[in-house]
Amino acid sequence: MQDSPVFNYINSLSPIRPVRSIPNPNQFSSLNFTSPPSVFTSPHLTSSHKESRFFKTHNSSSSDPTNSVESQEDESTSHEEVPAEGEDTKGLNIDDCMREEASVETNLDDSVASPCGGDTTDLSLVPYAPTRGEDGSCEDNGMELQKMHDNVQGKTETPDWESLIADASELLIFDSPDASEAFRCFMMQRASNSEARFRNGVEKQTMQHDSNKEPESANAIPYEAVSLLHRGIRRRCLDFEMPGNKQTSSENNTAACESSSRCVVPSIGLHLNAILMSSKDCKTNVTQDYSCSANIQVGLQRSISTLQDSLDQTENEIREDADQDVPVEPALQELNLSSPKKKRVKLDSGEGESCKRCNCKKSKCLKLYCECFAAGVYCIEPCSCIDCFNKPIHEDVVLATRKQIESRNPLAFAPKVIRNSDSVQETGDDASKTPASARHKRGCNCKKSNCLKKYCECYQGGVGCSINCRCEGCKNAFGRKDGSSIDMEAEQEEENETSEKSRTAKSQQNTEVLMRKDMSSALPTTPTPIYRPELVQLPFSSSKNRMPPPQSLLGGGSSSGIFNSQYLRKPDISLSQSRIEKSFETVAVDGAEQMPEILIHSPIPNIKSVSPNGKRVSPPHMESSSSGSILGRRNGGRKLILQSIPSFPSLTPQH
DNA sequence: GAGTTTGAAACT
DNA sequence: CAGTTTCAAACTC
Repeated sequence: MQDSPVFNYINSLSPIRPVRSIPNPNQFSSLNFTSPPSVFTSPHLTSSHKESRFFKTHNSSSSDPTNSVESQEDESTSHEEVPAEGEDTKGLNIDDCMREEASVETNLDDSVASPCGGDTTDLSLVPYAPTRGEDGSCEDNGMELQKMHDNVQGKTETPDWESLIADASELLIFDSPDASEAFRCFMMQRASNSEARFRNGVEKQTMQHDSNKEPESANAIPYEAVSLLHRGIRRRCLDFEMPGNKQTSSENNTAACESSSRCVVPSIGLHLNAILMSSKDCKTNVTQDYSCSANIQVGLQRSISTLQDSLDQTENEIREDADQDVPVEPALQELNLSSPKKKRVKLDSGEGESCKRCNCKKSKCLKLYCECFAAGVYCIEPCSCIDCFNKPIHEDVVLATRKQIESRNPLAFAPKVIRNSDSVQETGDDASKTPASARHKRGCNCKKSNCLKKYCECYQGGVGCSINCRCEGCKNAFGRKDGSSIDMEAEQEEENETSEKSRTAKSQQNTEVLMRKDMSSALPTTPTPIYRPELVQLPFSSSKNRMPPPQSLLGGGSSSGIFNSQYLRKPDISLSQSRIEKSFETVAVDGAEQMPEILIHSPIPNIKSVSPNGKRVSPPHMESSSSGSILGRRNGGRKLILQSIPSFPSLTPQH
């Protein structure tokens, strides 16, 4: 019967269609209020939800929201319809309000969904997605939604993910003291987006909740309100991702970090620095810096606040250790009396070469030209810089600049000199003399200094040149590029002979230090003592040694290296005593982490020139001991791993 | 302390 | 990626 022409004809005349499209406005509100919760929670349905809210009944008629063409048509249609229905002002107002609200919600939805759920391991990298969504205007929502929908679909795979996220968000928010604030956020959202609702009495309910807490709100507020609340919360969560909201973002990052070692807290070094600087206890000084570097590895995985706590804790621990195991030298004590900055000052003045401050005039201390900035620390009084922006006051600028630079070169803030803990040690062996264990990250490019002056970063860092260096006429006392293994003594002699009369005093000093190191012993003077605590912290490093840094375990990068690099750079320091040296090395390596897991994780120097390890791959003189890379040399990985195990425990206490 | 040299960093 | 410029430390006087 249905196939009969008559039926078809009747069918074609059926008023059903018109009825379907006409009622949109009216249905909108009803649908709006009756939309099933599941729609809101399901990521897949998010889009359809959007459309259902936004395009009203179209959702029912066209079940495939993914069709962009259709969506656009719907959009235009809906726009047309709105004015048509304009007669009913009340309805229109509501409709508009709902529309607006819907758009906001959907945006929020997406904003939340993308960053929080799409890639939880990279929260820090997604902070801007939400902003964009929120800025979307009502008119553009159709397109915007479609886009977002696409994005969401592309990003979201798991059905329950949003709900999970929501749960996580709730936990975050409600567990935090900011719950009320989150709710406020929600209220604001409502206020700005749905005045009509307030008029309708919903306001009353929500207002009640404002003073009350979410549990009640959940009960009293209609689903939509609750939904909004959640969105508001989640949104807040997103907001935390934005710079400035460190606390929560760090929490998020924590989760992210836990799931991915790749999570890098950009500029953590600066943060830490700031923390350290602000640290009430002056004792923190350099020692703390190191503790920091150690902590960072672990601490990165926590919120900044948590990190602060851990720092404090570590600080105390270190202090204790230092007091117990390591006699604090007078100089150190002095330092301890002053703030970290002052400490530095003293070092500078006292040690002369050890920790100089910058003297930037044009870079505003926001470029790597600036030693402070490059080291990841703020400039301090002793600096003679002009128009300095590298100060806590300009934290934002500093961080932004830092990010920028890091984006250009992820290793920019990594320690320039990568030290291989092992190397130095093969005491007795020729290997010990070979400086090859440590290498400059990128290698130098000296043309005139013959790598015999501090102009040369390798020399400055107290390491030999490697194949990665493009230096000319390399005579680096710590190891020549050509691989001519250099006995430091011989080298010294050679140098003396050759003459560089001028070079002298300082370089000799360095050489001497080296020799001393090789000889083993003692060591004194240099400011290094400051780091002793570190030794204490990492006992193994001092005693046995060279444990390969727990890097791999620690994972992530931190700019901890920053701290190290600053000190390591100076030959006198870095070269100082074997013991200290070891600790340094360990630290240094740890610091290297910021960079990279590459360095650390890959036992194989596949890392391009950039990789410090890579450099060492084939230092000529190393051949014997090594199979190539230092890492390889380092016991071929296996040993490395074993050694690293012990190191962890030590770090653990630091947290 | 001023001026020069140097090579990394930044820019083109 | 190479060449050039800018920059600040290292060095010299």
